[in-house]
Amino acid sequence: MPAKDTLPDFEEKIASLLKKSHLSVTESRRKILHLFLEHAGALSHGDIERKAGEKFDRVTVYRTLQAFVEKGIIHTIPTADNSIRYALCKDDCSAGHHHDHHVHFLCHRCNNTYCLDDVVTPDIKLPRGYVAEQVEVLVEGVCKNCR
Amino acid sequence: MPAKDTLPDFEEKIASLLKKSHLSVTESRRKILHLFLEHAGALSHGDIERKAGEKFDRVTVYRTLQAFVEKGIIHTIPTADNSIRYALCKDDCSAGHHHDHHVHFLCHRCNNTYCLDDVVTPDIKLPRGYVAEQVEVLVEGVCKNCR
DNA sequence: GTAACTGCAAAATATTTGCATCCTT
DNA sequence: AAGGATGCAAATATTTTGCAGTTAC
Repeated sequence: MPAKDTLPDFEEKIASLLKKSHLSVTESRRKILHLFLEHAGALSHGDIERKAGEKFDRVTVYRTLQAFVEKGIIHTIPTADNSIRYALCKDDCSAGHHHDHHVHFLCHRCNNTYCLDDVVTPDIKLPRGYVAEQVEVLVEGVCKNCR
Repeated sequence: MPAKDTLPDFEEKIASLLKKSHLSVTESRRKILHLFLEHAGALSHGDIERKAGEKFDRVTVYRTLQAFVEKGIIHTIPTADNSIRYALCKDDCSAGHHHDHHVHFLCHRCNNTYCLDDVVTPDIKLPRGYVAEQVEVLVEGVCKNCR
């Protein structure tokens, strides 16, 4: 039992998250969730591979992320370049039902993507005939840590 | 000279666009620009390959789209899945300087992406310390043609 | 013990690069 | 004629799939 956890809560939180989602608690899933919990920003597939080191197979990362998205543990964030990024969902995001009503922020300096959970997406007034079901907002600029 | 053009203006517009951007007027570029002009929505790399038929090499499409983006003729639209989509820029988009202040709309029925040029992106009130440089808004729902 | 998960190998896709040839200007 | 653009081949990179062995419950 390596003393790797800075916050002991993490392991509990991780286990309960996985159990709630009916996923078995395995090392790769714990590790990947841990990365999300300690990073506080969104992560791409590549980020995770890099941070996890040689620990897992590339395929495992694909399958793990896919499982997490399906269960509503993480959500994808649209980006202008081709890299999909993933971030933890808030508790009110149940599987399938995504309440992703916050704004995403991409910092040009540190290249991190943050979920601004307190910033609600605005109502958009659309032309006649269009019906909005979901609104995604991605703000680009400089984050509070980079100034 | 095949009578392929529904609107004769297209060919003029295309040639002037390319010349203005210091790109030589070639068949692939004319054809691809034509697709954008007649489609009225955003196109992915795959869309273009499909619509262009066996006409060009896949590599030519990559290079053409890349050139168009660099010259400010088209812009990319962020999506949650992995497919980059491209759409024509308005005239006020000069190379490098992207005035992409409109809202994008993705229809769940027809799967088209539209630039709603008349819908301006709202101001977003960010937490203290964050500086916004650009705001991207992607609305998902049902478009006016699909109801 | 059984179902779920992982790693490996390999297939299928997608993207990039180099170079010889062809087309625009 | 000269530079730029294209097509082909091939190198890379990314994502998916099948299956046998391992692990969680």
